[in-house]
Amino acid sequence: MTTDGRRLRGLRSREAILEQAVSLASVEGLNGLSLGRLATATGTSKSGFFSHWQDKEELQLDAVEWAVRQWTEAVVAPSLLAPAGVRRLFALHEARLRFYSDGVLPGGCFFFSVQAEFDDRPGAVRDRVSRALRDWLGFIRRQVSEAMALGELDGSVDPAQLAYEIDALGEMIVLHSRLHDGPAAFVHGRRAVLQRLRALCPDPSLLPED
Amino acid sequence: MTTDGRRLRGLRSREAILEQAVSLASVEGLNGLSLGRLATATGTSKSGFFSHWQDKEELQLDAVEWAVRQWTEAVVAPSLLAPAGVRRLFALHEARLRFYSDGVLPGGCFFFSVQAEFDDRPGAVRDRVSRALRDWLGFIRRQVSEAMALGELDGSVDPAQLAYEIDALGEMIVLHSRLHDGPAAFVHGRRAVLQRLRALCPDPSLLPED
DNA sequence: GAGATATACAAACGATCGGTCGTTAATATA
DNA sequence: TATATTAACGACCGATCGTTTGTATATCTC
Repeated sequence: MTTDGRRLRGLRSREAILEQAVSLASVEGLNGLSLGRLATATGTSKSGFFSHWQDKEELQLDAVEWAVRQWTEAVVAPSLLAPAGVRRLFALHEARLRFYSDGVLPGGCFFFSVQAEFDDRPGAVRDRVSRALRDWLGFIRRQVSEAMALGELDGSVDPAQLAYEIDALGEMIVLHSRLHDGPAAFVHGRRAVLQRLRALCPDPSLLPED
Repeated sequence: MTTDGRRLRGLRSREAILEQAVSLASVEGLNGLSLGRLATATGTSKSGFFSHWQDKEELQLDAVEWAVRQWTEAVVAPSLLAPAGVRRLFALHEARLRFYSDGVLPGGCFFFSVQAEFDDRPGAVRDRVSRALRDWLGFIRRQVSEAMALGELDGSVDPAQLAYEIDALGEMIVLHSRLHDGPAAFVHGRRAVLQRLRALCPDPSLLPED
């Protein structure tokens, strides 16, 4: 027997803790998040964390892992329902916008907070977060290449270049919507990518007009 | 007499402290920055800070002010040397790229770190940083409008929309260059804005080809 | 049922946090 | 020259940081 109530309960609370950690980290970052506050938020004691993780960094690494899974399920997976090509590319962008506007995470985007926090802080967390960004950009880039292969994007497009643009225009919505002009940021972030794709697409009717 | 050695020395050390604070905050944020480490970095005692500022938040606010001045002098002012219109708009973008690639600040961009840190943290610092972002976007928007008035940008352009795109494509260079692909981020960030402007400009010869 | 294992906790650790207090020495004001 | 004022400091405050230790207890293995 490996289905044991004790370990199962451990796994459940482990997941609950990680969910809270990702949620809080989207607001105050993974370092800004303190074990004391995380304990309060989860209704446990902070010493209990050390039954699950060796130290704070291990918890942070697992939180990144959890956030990657969440992002994959909520943003990447839905986009795969759209037909490959330029429509899937825009579906990916819209899934991201929905993730933000739905308020899935109180801070908007876990990766925005954490990457800004760790881009200058060498260590395991930085490496893990860097890999997450590389994988994400790689996925966008592959969708661009596939759209080109399908003849749905101009042949002169540089996939890495366009992937950078799509990511940058999407990511900065988080900051602008919270710090500057609220809903207008979503309009700008959506339209920027949409018009860029339409301009590069031989058959713009594949995409909404606006 | 108001030119007094004592107060002058105070002003000098005040400026030196703020410069260090902005520098450190570009790496670890304005909250991540602790008074103890700032004291070590400046070779002073942390209790000395309270001769200049009432509390940490006042120091943070002055640090933002200092960073705004630095940004204005190093990025905004040089762009004004270029002729108004689309050339000035691109000169502004290039001045920003130079600010990043020259390594003026060890963390790349003070505002990127601090805005990501405070976008979800209500208070005076958030308000001040929000205003800085508003002013910066307003400046870009005015340059767009001026370029349109000069007939150097397509009449269908929405200035706020284009300002968002220019800022987003420039800002994310900081993150990508540090966390992902180094120099390639500069190429992507530069080319994205350049090609966007060229596509909207009736006379692309005003801008470099690549 | 016995013994090992694992979850979770309270209490406490040294370090560091932002901040206070009282003092010293240099300068400004009179 | 006498008197405020000021920059700057060392010592210390309570709170919180991440972490360690020891313990109680529920579950799993045998």
